Amino acid sequence: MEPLRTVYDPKAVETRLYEGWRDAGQFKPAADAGQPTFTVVLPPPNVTGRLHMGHALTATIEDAYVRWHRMAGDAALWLPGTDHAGIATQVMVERDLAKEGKTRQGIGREAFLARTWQWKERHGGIIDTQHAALGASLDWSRDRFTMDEVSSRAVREAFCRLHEDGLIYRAYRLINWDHASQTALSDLEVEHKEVDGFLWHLAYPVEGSDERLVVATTRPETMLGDSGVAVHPDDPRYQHLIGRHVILPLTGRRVPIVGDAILVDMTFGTGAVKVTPAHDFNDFKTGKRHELAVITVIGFDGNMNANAPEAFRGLSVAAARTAVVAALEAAGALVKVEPHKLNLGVSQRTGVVCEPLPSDQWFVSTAPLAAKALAAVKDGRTRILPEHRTADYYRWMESIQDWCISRQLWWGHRVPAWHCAACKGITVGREDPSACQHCGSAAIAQDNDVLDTWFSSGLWPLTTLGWPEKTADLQRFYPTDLMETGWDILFFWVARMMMLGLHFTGEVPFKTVFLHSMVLGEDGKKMSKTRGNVVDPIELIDQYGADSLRFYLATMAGQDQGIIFSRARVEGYRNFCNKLWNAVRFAGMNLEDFDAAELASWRAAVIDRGDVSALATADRWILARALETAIQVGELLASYRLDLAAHAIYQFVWYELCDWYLEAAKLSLRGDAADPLRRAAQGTLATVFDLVLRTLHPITPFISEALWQTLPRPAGEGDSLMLAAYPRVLTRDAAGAPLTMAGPVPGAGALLADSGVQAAREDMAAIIEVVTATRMLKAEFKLPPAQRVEILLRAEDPAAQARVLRMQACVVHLARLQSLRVVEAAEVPRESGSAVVRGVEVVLPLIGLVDLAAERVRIGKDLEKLGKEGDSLARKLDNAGFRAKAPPEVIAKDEARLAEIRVDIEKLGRTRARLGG
RNA sequence: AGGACUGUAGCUCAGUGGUAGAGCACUACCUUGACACGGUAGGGGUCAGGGGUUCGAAACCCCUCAGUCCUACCA
Repeated sequence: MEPLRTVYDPKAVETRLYEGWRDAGQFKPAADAGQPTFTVVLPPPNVTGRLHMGHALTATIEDAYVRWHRMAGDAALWLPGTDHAGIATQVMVERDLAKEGKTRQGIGREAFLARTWQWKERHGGIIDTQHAALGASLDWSRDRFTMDEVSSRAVREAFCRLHEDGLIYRAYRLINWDHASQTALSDLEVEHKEVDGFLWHLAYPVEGSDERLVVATTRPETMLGDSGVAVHPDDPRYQHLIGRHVILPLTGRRVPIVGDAILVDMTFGTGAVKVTPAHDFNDFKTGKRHELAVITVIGFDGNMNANAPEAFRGLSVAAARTAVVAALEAAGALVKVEPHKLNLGVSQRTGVVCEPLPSDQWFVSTAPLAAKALAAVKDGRTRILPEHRTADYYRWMESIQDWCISRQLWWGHRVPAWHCAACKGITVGREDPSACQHCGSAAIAQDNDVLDTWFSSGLWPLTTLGWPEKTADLQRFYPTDLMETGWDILFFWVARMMMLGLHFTGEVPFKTVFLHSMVLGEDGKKMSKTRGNVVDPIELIDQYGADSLRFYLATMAGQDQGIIFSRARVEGYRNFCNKLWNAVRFAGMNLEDFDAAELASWRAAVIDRGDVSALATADRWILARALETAIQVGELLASYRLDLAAHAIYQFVWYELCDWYLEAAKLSLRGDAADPLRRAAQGTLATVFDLVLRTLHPITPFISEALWQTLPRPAGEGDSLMLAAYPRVLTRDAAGAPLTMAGPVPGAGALLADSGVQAAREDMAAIIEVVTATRMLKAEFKLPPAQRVEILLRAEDPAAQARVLRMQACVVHLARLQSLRVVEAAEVPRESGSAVVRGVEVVLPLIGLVDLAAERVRIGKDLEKLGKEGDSLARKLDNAGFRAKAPPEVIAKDEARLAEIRVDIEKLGRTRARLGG
């Protein structure tokens, strides 16, 4: 076996291991043997996209859970795939065309689509490689693209079924128009941002009188399309005008004054509202109520159209605004201008201001779908985490609007509907029709629109499993188990999958939704190219290794607020990987004469027989702690606290296993091959690292696999850690204490309960405290760490004294002492430093070295600190309320601590007296 | 306008009723036979502020302040 290098080099193992796993088919779920399944569908990234931190977070969390379940014996399936991303991709290709001076309209639909497919072939797939670099154990044999054949069939089937169910309809309505990408958008794709604007007060002359009705508006240019003015029916200022008309300035149009209590708030502005049904959602509804004309003055190109007076035609909305205001002012119709904050609707994709425009579009009637989706969460069939996000989900589902699903794009699933030139009827079909189903005419043409990208992603858990065919996958893996994604697409995606999944199968698409928050730049702001705060996960993998990044992201999985990226922490986890690497390297160096057969016989004798008598104190202690850590990590994973699971294992590996056990084991390992202590330590090392690497694997798959394969393991174990059994609790006793565990220590319960193990844990705690006290004394008196000194221990209590004798060798070794002696009070030299732990006085004799006065002061400080703690405890224990109401175990703990403090105070007091204080 | 979340060490974050924690950064010492991406010993916090509940509050309740975000819109 080649010796491991002293610095862990991720590049040397990651690709090799990933390809090995993949080529051996280890990412595929195990064959169906009736075992439970665990299914996760990866949120499909844009096909031409690059991995960003959000993807990395998603993949880390999902992979951790998939690997955990796979090791736990479930048939785990994690489904990959990519999204055609309608607008995003089309915009990119159009930009590319523009470089050649071409437009999509110029080259035509067919050529444009061909070009987009080419673009997809050229730029697609990069993100798959990047997911692989992260270690994602996705089943690539089931890869899917939202516009491949299977997906397209699913989309078409879904559209037709919804249409047959009366849940898809076509209507002439006001929609949000993005003039940059020339398409309608759903409400969700419009973001609102607050900007400083103005409130213009415009005077409209009332027909047949000298009166002028003053309206207030933030969009004066739309007055060209006004078809009414609304006032509140109870408003005494205007009541008499209802039913009369105003003459619009600039256009001269005669429009009615209507009374409308819904639109008008008497206290806002002037109390009179101009009504422009074609360009405002509320006005559109008001227009319907009063049968007002819909006069479109803004065209799909974002400019004023032919319905506007000639002077304004062709102007952009902004230019038209300036021109209209100037014209009104010239006409004496501008009464007042005041500053006003308003919210602008902006396209999520292109960033341009969206115009509400009336047009013919396809809609999904959402109310019946939402009712089922709402019920499924209310009755717990699907659980949303963090819990408080459930309220957002409820609120959105309860106030849901119909979903505009048609887009005037070319890249996407074309609406499977045909318009008849003869009878104007619409034919919707699973197969392309050759004639109108209403009149039989052959003069039919397919609808030009494509479907919202989210329509196909909304079907994703179904599509990836082969729906609408009744595939074996669908039957075995649906409903899926976990949907992990960013909370920013709760409505866009999760809600739609819930609605469509329930509608088409009657079952929820997933049982648990786990929502994570956004990864922000190191400056705490949203990552953006313009801000220059973008962190590229691939660069981090290059620099620190995939496991370091994964470990970091795992510890952030619980963050609800926003994850402020910290490179220093990634680096910290890189250091952790290195620590682990070297710890196993150390173990390996000491296991050269301890092969699989030796390990098997050791386990048979120690683990299987449950006989720990041959094990040293430290061996027993670390075995117990490793088991406890594995159990704890399993529980934390089950409760979706991946962050705490990662933390727990980090702490154990570094501060218990490396800091104490490996140091202590060196004492046992000094012996020769025949030495039973050496053998005990070897068996312990092999077993504990086996446990640790299994526990760690879901979070850090590469390094754990690489190291595990270097350790001896009994015959019969597989060759890959990723398929090894996770050390999880299999059975528990009546009180809930673990009995048996999967993995290398089946009888974990008996081992943990063993009295010899319990005693060893007490001893180890004492060893740690005594060693720490002696190190502190050495540092305090500025002795070089290498200087071997004699330490004296004084303990009156026979039990304590016996323990000191038991741990003598270990303490000498760990504290680098020359010797350790148990002495009587009289033997303690006057000139010495001392500390008290657990009723044992630790004395460092310092003849000629110690400044008695200074040492008195130091001990005085210790006494003061102990005194304070003792006083506060004593007060608490004297409090009748505390005695009466606190739980007995808390009282007992405090009493024990107080007794300990009193012994320590007494000892320190005598020490100080000895020093002449 | 409603609503959610957050405020703990210089920075990034744990800690949900029982004496304030980790990583990084900082100070001093150490090339100790796995690891300097390391070791040992340290310094550093009125747990945003105020009130309340409780024997006991960083944690539970109320208010204030600050930050982040979501939803809906007043023309």
